[in-house]
Amino acid sequence: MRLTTKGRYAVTAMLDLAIHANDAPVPLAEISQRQGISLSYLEQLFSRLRRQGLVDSARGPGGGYRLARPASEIAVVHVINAIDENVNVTRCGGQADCQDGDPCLTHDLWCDLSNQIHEFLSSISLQQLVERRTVREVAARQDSRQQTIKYKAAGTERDFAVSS
Amino acid sequence: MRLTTKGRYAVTAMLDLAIHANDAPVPLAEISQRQGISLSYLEQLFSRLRRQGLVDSARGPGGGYRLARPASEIAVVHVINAIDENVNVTRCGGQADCQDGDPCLTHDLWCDLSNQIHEFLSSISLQQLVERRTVREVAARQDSRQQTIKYKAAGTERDFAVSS
DNA sequence: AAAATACTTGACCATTTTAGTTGGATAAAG
DNA sequence: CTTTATCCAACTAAAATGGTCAAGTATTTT
Repeated sequence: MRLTTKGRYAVTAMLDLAIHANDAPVPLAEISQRQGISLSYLEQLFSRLRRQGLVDSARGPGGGYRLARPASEIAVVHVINAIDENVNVTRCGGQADCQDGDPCLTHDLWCDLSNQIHEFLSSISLQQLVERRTVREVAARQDSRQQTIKYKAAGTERDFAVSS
Repeated sequence: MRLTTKGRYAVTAMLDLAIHANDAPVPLAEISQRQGISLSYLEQLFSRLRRQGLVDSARGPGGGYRLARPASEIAVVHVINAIDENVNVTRCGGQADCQDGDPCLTHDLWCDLSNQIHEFLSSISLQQLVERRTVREVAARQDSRQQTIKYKAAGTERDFAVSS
């Protein structure tokens, strides 16, 4: 099963994009700050997401990334697939040749599980996540924290508790 | 998500045990042959399975392992848990402190997925697997192949196609 | 045109995990 | 007392993970 930090980061970043998709493209530096993901790592991920047609990019000042489709038409599984993590828990990748060219004893079991996971992640769109109360709460917290960091960076004297 | 070869091997070995559980305990050497898993690796796995109370062991000639409970009372998820692979896909292991002590944006999503997987693997017992037609077919093939290997080892002249 | 901003690409790397191996100790059966 | 089998503890090569670093390319603002 390939579902690691990489895939989770990609989904998190795409969700951040969906949340902040109002008008202007979102630069990766902002996502990096809000989500605590290193900028260069995000660049790697978005390179793939763009090649897979999930996001559009805009260069230059004021540039950044945008969702290529409405959030309601992007399922979580699309993001994970784009990032090259397939949701298959079989050893053979579904080839049924796990044991010397023949299926192993538990081949079907892992196939069934893979299908379960795939269906589940297909059934959830970014839009649905955006609408969740818990997601909105976390996003609000992240936005305010980011704001305080901006103030701090600007050299304001006011003391906003940043990470306590 | 921790669901790798280790967990798959453990489930496969336990299923082999369930299939060949008639009277005598099953030695790991047989499972090793049938399932193509190295003996010493199996020993590691069964050490855990025994400590977790899923199997009973008998030493000495004629010894081996037995299921500690009826196959109908052992779910796949028990085996995977015993082997120390937890079916949790969150980064924080469900602690909800994925981002500096607070839940990350996608925390709930991964929790939901973890629950899905857990429920699925809880709903399937070794007994149910034993009764599957495909499993019985694979087991029959493995048994006959093992038989030919035994003949070969005994120095019989007859040529049984072993792995072609 | 210059500077600033942002994306692109590829190489690199430390750490952890995986999937075992090696080597032996212990126990029971014959 | 030898064989068969489990038990146990180190050790390890290779792969994957989760990034960083450096150098460059493209675009827009001023």
